Amino acid sequence: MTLQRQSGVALWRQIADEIRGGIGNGLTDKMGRLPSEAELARRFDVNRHTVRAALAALARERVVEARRGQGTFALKKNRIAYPIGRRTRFSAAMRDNSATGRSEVISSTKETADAPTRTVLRLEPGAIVLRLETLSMVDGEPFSFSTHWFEAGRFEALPEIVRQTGSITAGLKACGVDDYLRQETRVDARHARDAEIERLRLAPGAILLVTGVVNCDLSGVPIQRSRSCFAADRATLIVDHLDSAGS
Amino acid sequence: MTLQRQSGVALWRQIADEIRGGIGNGLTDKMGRLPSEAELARRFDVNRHTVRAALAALARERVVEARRGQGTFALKKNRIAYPIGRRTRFSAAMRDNSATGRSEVISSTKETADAPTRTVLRLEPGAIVLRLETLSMVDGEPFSFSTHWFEAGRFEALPEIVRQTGSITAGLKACGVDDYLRQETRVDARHARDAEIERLRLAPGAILLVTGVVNCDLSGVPIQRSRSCFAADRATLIVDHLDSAGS
DNA sequence: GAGGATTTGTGCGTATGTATG
DNA sequence: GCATACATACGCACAAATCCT
Repeated sequence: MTLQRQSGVALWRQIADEIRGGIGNGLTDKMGRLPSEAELARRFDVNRHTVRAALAALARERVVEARRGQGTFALKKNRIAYPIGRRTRFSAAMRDNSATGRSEVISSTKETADAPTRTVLRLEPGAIVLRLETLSMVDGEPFSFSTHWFEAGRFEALPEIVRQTGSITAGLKACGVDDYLRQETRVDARHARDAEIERLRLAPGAILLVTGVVNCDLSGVPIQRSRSCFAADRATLIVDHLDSAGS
Repeated sequence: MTLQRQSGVALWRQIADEIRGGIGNGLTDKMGRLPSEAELARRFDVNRHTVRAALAALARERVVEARRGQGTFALKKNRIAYPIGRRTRFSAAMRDNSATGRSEVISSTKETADAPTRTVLRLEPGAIVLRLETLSMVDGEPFSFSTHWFEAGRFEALPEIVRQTGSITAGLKACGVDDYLRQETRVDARHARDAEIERLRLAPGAILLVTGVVNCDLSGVPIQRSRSCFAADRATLIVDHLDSAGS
């Protein structure tokens, strides 16, 4: 492992990323204890202060905890497996992780549809859409932040239902959509921006998995566009191709 | 856009990443010209020196080119749409991007299967597997780096065929696998490590999309495990659920 | 319990990198 | 290009908590 100096990324951050990735992957012992600061400094070929800066950053993220005289220990975190399939429903997916899957409504507004939304939902220029922002929690921590777009006229009653039930599926049903299928999912990754760091309570420099989803009713008409952000170190997206085919 | 100070990532690098992502996404004009250094400095709320450091880094990466008295211009690069489905074939996917889809064999070794590989391929402890590392190029640039694992006995002839044809599908066919389906795809994101930065010619601190794939023959027996790394700023993964179901 | 080894926590001085004007 | 302020990284020393013999 050779680190990049003068790359614009501080050594302590590179080391923190390396350690974060190494946890649960052979770096820690059975007790979850990391190698000592001196040992890590030797391995990365840096000063112990630099290792300490990396560990301090990880401690701020609640990834590790230092105990004087004993060592530094990884705090076990459950990595959430988030399935992506034709029939993915957020609530059900979270139950599989023995977590509650409830979406809190952050905001609900109306706006004129932008170009990508118009394309996806097949709307005319100037069309009004309903924009719903939701936050989901797992284990009392923010897990995903989503923005959803719906044609405004048809889904007037949706926000209130989602607010009450915490479920978009329920909201759609109240507006006459008994069932729907996912048409397409796009996956990107990038650094989290300011607003996302705040909402998802992330560390600066955190990586996001960003999914873009199009849902259609059973006759193939697009009814919903969504974009969701997941903290990459908390979630693994899983595409089950057999499940997709099985319905 | 607010930048993160004291995050361990220098402002010039954050700005460089932001500009790289903005190219082909509204930042440049029709001629590929970026906003002036002064304008960028105003937008990011930094000193012009800092913007110049970011542009200098992008020029070293051959992403932009500065022309004295004219401005700074993006050197055109296409973002690759990479489909994920039950029947995804790398070569075909690359043709859809009007690029050649050829996998160069980096190495081919035999090793005892580690735990995840044993689980996926349903092997006994101590089983020997074939490990194949490949690199794919698009527009003369590295696009993805993959590691593939196969049961050793059955796929003895595979590496040589892949070396000649550049296609794993062809290699499998030569070993008696006429057709196969993707069972599962896992998607993660993380910072690129040293070796990956070198192989994919990335900038330090670059983000990777990492996919884990299990392929099965038509009777559902797992035959291949693969892990592929894509530069997140060059690729978008696209799950087409209808395609998945359609075969 | 005593003493030594190990491990984290703290302080200070110095050189270089980063960002500003 | 120059001057200034702060962040990063290093090296050395020592204190405090814990573990083992």
